[in-house]
Amino acid sequence: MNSPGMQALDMEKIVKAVRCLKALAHPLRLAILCALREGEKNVQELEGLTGTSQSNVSQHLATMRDKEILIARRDGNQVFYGVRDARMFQLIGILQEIYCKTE
Amino acid sequence: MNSPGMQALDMEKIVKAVRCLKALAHPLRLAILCALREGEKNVQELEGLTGTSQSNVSQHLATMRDKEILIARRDGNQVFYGVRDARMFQLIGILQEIYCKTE
DNA sequence: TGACAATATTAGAAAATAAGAATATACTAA
DNA sequence: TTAGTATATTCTTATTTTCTAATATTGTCA
Repeated sequence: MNSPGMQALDMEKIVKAVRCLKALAHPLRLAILCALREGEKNVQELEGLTGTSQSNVSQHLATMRDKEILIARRDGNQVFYGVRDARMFQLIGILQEIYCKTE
Repeated sequence: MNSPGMQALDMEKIVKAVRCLKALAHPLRLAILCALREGEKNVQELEGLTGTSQSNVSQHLATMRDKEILIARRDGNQVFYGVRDARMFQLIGILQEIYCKTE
């Protein structure tokens, strides 16, 4: 009944998708995601950008790492974060379409 | 710096988008959204489909109504729910792309 | 009107999430 | 090795979310 590539979201898949949605559903985390469209950034940059504490950024980054939204790459003293799957940006793009049109 | 239609998600818009994401970020609610791709459905149908109590479905529907994801239409005794903005389905489509590919 | 069916709302308990503070770890450079 | 910088983790508390049970509302039909 479902054409390939358009199969239904069965419960197992629903749960995976929900894990992803929850990972995005926080102002700080979504702001971080948006910032990462420009490319990877280290924790300090994200800290400055979001204006919250080091500990708090780090916790939110950990959340998104755990949910496999982000990947971390250590370079010496610093850790750079990037988005694991670029399709995440398409998702943000649609949110922009819906919530960011200025008319 | 931002081309029109691709402006940055400023905090106000981030918050709106997060409201939307939170509304989707629950297994029952996402399952309901997915079901509504076929068209509007009444509460009973959604109840059977999700296998939870009438009260629980109704509360989740209220959540999505409040966040302006769904619209409700009463027809006599029953209330039919549908998705307010069809672009929500594009969003679900991307989640499918990411989490539902069977290979 | 009264009984019934469909849906909504409320209240309260349990679980999940968030933030700040303190501490720990990893790396660099001297 | 020691000091210093960048990041991560843990703990505690406050808030939010979720579910169940009970009750209320809205509409239909006899």
